[in-house]
Amino acid sequence: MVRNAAIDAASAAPPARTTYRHGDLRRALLEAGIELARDGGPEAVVLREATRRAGVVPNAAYRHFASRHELLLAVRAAALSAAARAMETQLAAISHDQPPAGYARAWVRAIGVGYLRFAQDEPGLFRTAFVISSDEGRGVVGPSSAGESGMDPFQLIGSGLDRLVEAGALDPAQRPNAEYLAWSAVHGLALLIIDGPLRGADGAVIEALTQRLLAMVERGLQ
Amino acid sequence: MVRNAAIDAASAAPPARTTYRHGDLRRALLEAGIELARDGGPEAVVLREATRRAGVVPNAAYRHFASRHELLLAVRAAALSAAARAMETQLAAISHDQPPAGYARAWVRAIGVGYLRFAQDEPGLFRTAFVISSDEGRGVVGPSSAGESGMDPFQLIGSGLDRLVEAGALDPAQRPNAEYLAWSAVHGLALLIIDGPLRGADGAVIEALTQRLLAMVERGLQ
DNA sequence: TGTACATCAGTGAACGCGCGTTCACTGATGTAC
DNA sequence: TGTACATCAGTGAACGCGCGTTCACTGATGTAC
Repeated sequence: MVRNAAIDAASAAPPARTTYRHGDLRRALLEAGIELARDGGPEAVVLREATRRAGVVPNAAYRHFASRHELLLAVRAAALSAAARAMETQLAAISHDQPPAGYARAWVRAIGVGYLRFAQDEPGLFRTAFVISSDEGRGVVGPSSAGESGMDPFQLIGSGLDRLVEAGALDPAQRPNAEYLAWSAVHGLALLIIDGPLRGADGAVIEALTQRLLAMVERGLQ
Repeated sequence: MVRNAAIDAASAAPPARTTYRHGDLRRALLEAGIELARDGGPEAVVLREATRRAGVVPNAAYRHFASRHELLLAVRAAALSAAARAMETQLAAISHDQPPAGYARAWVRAIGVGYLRFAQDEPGLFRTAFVISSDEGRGVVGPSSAGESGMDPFQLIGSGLDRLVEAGALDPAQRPNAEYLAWSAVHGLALLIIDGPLRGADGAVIEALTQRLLAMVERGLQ
């Protein structure tokens, strides 16, 4: 995969820089990193490949990132932000013509649907944002991980649950830490779909499971 | 991590083979692989390191495994089997003195508890068994992934749901594919605990979330 | 308005690392006669 | 019961790979006078 990427970068888009200075190498490296994560997840974010794509010598990256890990954290923030925006897109489609409780429930459902859609549409970025296993993902991600609303994915989930409480659709006693329960369900299904036994399953089956899972959470939180 | 492992293997346990033949190199490599997975997850299953630990030259592994990937699949089967056994251990503790519906519910809960305990006790093996991302995990795992009961983890979950239906505690109409819903919830929580925001969280908090999550599934499946 | 100069972004070359895998080999084992 | 021999498990050496990172450098830029 990395090798192909290198070939693509060399043959398809030789950056053709005319100036000695690059102009905006930091941004170029970040964008290359995002592209690598999109195609291969966090472990595909390789410093040398990012510089290749930016049309620059490998060590030039060190003017902008202290290490490969710092580049990865920047990519991760971008991936989280993309996830948040995918969720916000679903929120935007909710009808306002309904009672508060129904609206709050629709809100929470939209969050879940957005999360699952993002996982399916961008599995590499999804894994980069959330499935940081081993020690790669440690470290502070920074404020750039939010969406348009200023909230990151986790905050969006929490915000939905707050709405349920306000609308009287969730017992306040059940509220604390409930985001972890909702998140668990949706996160688990996302992984079964992109990396697990549901990989390659029929779209209709996945859609049905999505709806059943969200119903389960809605009922189950009580 | 790999380097430390190499040092350990060299200093602590120089295999001290006296015979020219190893005796049971396949088993030794598999066990070394399991140990590597235990410490570092699937990506830590490195052929050369396994041979080092077995006290054998790197290419000797090719007498027993066609490639690194084949060794990994064998380790993965062992990890799945270990997960199944952890779940079966919880099953063994269920009281038989209760009505069928209660028993079936206890069965399903035990499965969930076993799954989550295994994830926490053996995160490396858990990730090797289930979180095979990228393409590493593709391939047939084989029959050795079962526990004492002859069922692998997925089959154990399904079996629990069947019991719920038989005991009248779950609408048969809700049964098809319900294992994916239950599994999603429990799998997601496991990952939040070992790799996500709940990493390092207080034991009591995790125990409480486990119970709430299982209750959510029980209620939510309807 | 023109020139000297400091800054610092990107270069060029190299390092050491560990990996998976291939090759031709050697020598212990156990079976056939 | 003893010997010749085929088998095949493990050896020794080497390959090419791509990675992250360090070093001393060069030369475009823009600011101070």
